[in-house]
Amino acid sequence: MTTKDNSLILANVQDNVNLIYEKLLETYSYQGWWPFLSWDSTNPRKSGAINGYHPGDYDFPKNNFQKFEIVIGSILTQNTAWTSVEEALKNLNKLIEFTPESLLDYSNNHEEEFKDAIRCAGFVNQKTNYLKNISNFYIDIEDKIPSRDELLKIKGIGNETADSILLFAHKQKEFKVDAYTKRIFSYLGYINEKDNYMTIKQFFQNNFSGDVSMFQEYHALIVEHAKRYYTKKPYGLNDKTLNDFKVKKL
DNA sequence: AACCAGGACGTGA
DNA sequence: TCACGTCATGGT
Repeated sequence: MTTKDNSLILANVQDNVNLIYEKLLETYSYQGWWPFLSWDSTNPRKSGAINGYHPGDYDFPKNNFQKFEIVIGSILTQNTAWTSVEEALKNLNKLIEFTPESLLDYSNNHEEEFKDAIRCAGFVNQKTNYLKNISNFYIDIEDKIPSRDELLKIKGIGNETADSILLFAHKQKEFKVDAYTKRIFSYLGYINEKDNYMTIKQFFQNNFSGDVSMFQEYHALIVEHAKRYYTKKPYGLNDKTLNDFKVKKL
């Protein structure tokens, strides 16, 4: 294969990564992920992703409370359905302010009540510790934006949670990869099923030309799409939406 | 009733 | 590095 042919293929990959974003946005519209905010009963919002909390408005978080809510949610949602996380956040909102100090104070002095509040999100013992860990971290760094490496040193913060926090709480241009991302793009043929997290992350960092807001939107759109066609094996079987973007095998 | 959820960590090969 | 078991709970 000549260099010229190869560069054509690469260009096509870049085009498709951007076109898939457009296709998903056209199909599902803006998702309005994060922060959650639905405890505002005067302004009820749908649970889940479709036409979410503030679709098309990326001017979030508006304050430190919303920022820390995103941090908490990023941990609570680890391997857990988002609807369960919504309940946990609503419960927590009755007990604490969304600040690291308030979370630490309450979880240390009322540990059982704290655990009862987030129990619906599963892994209560682990997540209680993880939430304490990151609270201490945010107290230490004050109002600075954490680096990715700093976040990864915290017990309970892995690759995806770190990118989730950086992308949605701190508006850093870090692509968030999850199991759904891997399923869709390996099915379409752009990545391999066994590729590790950073390989897939770099694929999007290199090929997607969107800004921070579009990084946020792309991830949310991937989740929405995958929930429909990539939750049961064999994955992608009924995915007609992205069928035109499958890599042609030579 | 098994399987999945907007994963991370510890262990052993 | 990488595969695997574990961690908890609720919904389908």
